[in-house]
Amino acid sequence: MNCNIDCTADVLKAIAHPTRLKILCTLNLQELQVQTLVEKTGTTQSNISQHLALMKERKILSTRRDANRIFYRIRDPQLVQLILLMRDIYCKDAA
Amino acid sequence: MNCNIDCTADVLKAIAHPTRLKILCTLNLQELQVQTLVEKTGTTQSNISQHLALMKERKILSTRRDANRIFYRIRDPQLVQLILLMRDIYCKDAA
DNA sequence: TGCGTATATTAGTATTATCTAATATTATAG
DNA sequence: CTATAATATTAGATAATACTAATATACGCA
Repeated sequence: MNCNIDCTADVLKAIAHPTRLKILCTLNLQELQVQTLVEKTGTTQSNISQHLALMKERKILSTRRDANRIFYRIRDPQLVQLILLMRDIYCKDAA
Repeated sequence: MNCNIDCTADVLKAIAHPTRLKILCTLNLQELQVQTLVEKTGTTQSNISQHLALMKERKILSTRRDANRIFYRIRDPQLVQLILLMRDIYCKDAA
């Protein structure tokens, strides 16, 4: 079966991190500026910025500039559904 | 939104690796013994065994013993569908 | 122009993951 | 019981990731 192994592994790796998952679940369908994500995730601005850059490179996120603020959003709305489905299958019990 | 962050990240991390993805796509709906997976993936027995153990710990795979052979299979058939969907969204172009 | 706010980048260190090679375990056959 | 085949485990080296702290860039406004 053709699974496009390397490309698919790369995308999965890009979302397989607690902070990045939290960003994705926080964004969901809305767009948010970096500062909001910093507050909601409780980590540093530098750290968030690096995670955002990583996901943008892999086309998971896209951006829009408004003055000196940058708004991030999830490119494909299906992504959060996939994550939630994965959670439902494997993380039923966990709080 | 409750995404069960840590648990979900852990499962995603467990599948976000080229060799492990290859194992999953090779297994799909059938069960296979370790030796077969070694041949199909082209890596060492030790390496495969370690990857299999990791995915078994996280309840992604389960096993059945038959004499001195151990057969692995994917616990939840939906998993491969999720992987293929991820591939379709993000890896259309790649070979 | 110069300042403040928002975001990005860089460098260095610490942590975690991965692989290889060697060895251990489990089971069957003779 | 010993030999062999299948699988698992361990230890150690290397590589990849992640975080922190400091600095840089971009923009708007007085």
